[in-house]
Amino acid sequence: MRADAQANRDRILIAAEAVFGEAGEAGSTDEIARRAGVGIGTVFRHFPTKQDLLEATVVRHFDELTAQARSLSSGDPAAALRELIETMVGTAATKILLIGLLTDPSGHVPEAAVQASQRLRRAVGTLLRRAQQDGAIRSDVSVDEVYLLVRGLALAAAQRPAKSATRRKALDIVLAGLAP
Amino acid sequence: MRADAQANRDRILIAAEAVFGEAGEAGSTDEIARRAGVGIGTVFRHFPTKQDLLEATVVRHFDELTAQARSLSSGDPAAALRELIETMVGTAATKILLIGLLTDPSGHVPEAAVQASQRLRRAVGTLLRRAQQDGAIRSDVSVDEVYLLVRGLALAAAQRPAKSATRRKALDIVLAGLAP
Amino acid sequence: MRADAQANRDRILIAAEAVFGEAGEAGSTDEIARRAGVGIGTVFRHFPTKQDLLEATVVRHFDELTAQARSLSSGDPAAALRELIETMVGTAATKILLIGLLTDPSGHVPEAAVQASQRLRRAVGTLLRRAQQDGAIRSDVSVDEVYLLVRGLALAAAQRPAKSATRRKALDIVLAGLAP
Amino acid sequence: MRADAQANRDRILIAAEAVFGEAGEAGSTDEIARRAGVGIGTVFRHFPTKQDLLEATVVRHFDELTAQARSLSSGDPAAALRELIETMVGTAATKILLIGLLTDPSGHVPEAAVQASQRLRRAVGTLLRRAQQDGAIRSDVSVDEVYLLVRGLALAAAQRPAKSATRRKALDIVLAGLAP
DNA sequence: TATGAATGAGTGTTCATTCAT
DNA sequence: GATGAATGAACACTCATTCAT
Repeated sequence: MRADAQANRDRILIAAEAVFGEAGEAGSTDEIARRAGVGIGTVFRHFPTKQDLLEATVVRHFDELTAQARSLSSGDPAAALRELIETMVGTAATKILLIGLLTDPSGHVPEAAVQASQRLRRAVGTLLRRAQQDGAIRSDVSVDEVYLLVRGLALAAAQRPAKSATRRKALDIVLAGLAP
Repeated sequence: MRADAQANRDRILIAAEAVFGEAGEAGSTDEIARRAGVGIGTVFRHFPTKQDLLEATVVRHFDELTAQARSLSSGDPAAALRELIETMVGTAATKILLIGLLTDPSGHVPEAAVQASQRLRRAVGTLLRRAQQDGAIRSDVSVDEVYLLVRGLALAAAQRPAKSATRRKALDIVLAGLAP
Repeated sequence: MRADAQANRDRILIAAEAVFGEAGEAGSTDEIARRAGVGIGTVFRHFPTKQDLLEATVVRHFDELTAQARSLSSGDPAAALRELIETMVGTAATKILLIGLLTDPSGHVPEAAVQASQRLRRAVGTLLRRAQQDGAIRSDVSVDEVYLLVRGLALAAAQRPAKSATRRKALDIVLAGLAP
Repeated sequence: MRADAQANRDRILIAAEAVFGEAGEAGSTDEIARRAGVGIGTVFRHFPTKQDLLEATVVRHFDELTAQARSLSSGDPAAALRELIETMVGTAATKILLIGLLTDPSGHVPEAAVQASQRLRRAVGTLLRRAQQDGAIRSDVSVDEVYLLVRGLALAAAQRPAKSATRRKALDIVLAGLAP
């Protein structure tokens, strides 16, 4: 029966990513339960609080990005960095949930989310340093700035979809700014 | 009594900017009334709908930025552009409300907000063109990209306050990317 | 200035009759003030309570009917009775307010309304007795029954407009039932 | 839990009939929940809208009358008709809700209510025709008129309780008018 | 373990009534 | 006297959370 439970957990997280992606943290747990095809009680059995569910969803999302970042660790360094950034910025709608991230009512940031964020940050850092050693990126920038810029582009895209030409050009500008 | 009414309107908008700034559009009208020191009915007399209040708050905010942009139309072009962007990105917390902007439930964007946004965009455009003519910014970028980048930086800053050194450096990167 | 006040009072009552006629006692005092072309404060100066306004409106309406009843006191008795009933039943929409009549929240009936109702009842009684003496109406019916039937027809018409043929026929049935 | 839910639904409808009966559609859902002994959320789970609840209440009430009408289809035709009308007119207070019937804000009549009304009308029609074939009622009247008169008597009784002697006599008059 | 009915605090909004001008 | 801005209790409705089945 453990398998069923795990399957439910996954379906709930997938539904949550969709719902939070569309509506931000205003998305309702009822809607999530409906899309996951489970009862509302099941959602709360797995995630005792809406915040818990939000957090788990974000962690899952970050971990997927981290995995992708790691899979890019070979090949042309500059291209790899660009590809990662494009992915992070790309799937706009879903990423609205990044907005709610790290802001629970009390201003407190849940530990698990912090760690997932740091894992992603480290993966980005790895790609960045490789590109710097390759001479494609100027050596005086740190992960901090890159991360800030990427978050910004992702948020801007999530908030209001821009023409893809504009988005590409904006990314070009950032990359040009990162060049030595 | 006209003066009193105007004063109340202003206090409500100021309170709304604070509340929406902290909580996004989830901020409650009751809280706004409390902070403005008026009855809930007064809020609704001035702004018949929460959306109306949100819209007016955003418009007000945009118009302030526009005014500042216009006041920068003399002096060193590149410095002026940088200063404007810094302001737009700067007052972090308050700017969360930009997030809710332009997204009423039906996907419809209120006309007044569109126009305020366009006014700001035009003001940014003016500064941009001046900097381009001055040779400080490459000639192939348009307001679209600049606006997207600025929105991104503002959102990122609003979402999570970064160290000011990081913020400055990120801005440097963007400006470097904009240079010819 | 007494004339102005009186004029305002009248305009308010006229507006109130229209508004209550359309919406029942759910009609709002604001709407009444707007239609009367006066400030809301003026309405409350003349009628300190919504109930007061409702009562005054009803009294006015009843008194108009009473006046008409009295003006019919000559001519064919049966025809006169029929004509009065038709009037009372006729202007359907306006008469919705009869519904709210005599039912203030506490179940208490305001004296003025009671008296206006009794004046009307007496006027109907006069017409009725004349018709009975004329042999057109059976002698064992009293104003009570007639008044109940008329109220019923008026209410039914007010609630949902029936085809005029149906209305006329229903009235015929009642009058036939009243014949000796 | 299905049984509990059904029980709650019934208790809500009973409470609604009482509350709407006393106050018309101005009766509050909170009051209904209180009298039904359930939380306000439960009321809205069963009836997502106040209109839905009002409609269900009216339908229920009509269906009860229809059932009674059908149970009268044997025995003396004229007596059966009279008995039905007495019932419809009788339980005064509860019947105020007939007033709100068929008049939702937009003037639109909910389908279910229309059908319940038509079922009742057909049942009345059946009794009427039987009485006509029996020679107790004149043949030139249709359900329309009877229904209008019954509604009128019910409304008049609901609005203000009349002495039962008066009510009986008024009914006599109507029935006399219906005789050949 | 899963379900979904029940709960009730909280939200946006309306409206009768008051009162400073 | 007239005005209309201000007030806040009341309403319809939502939603995170609990708990009996």
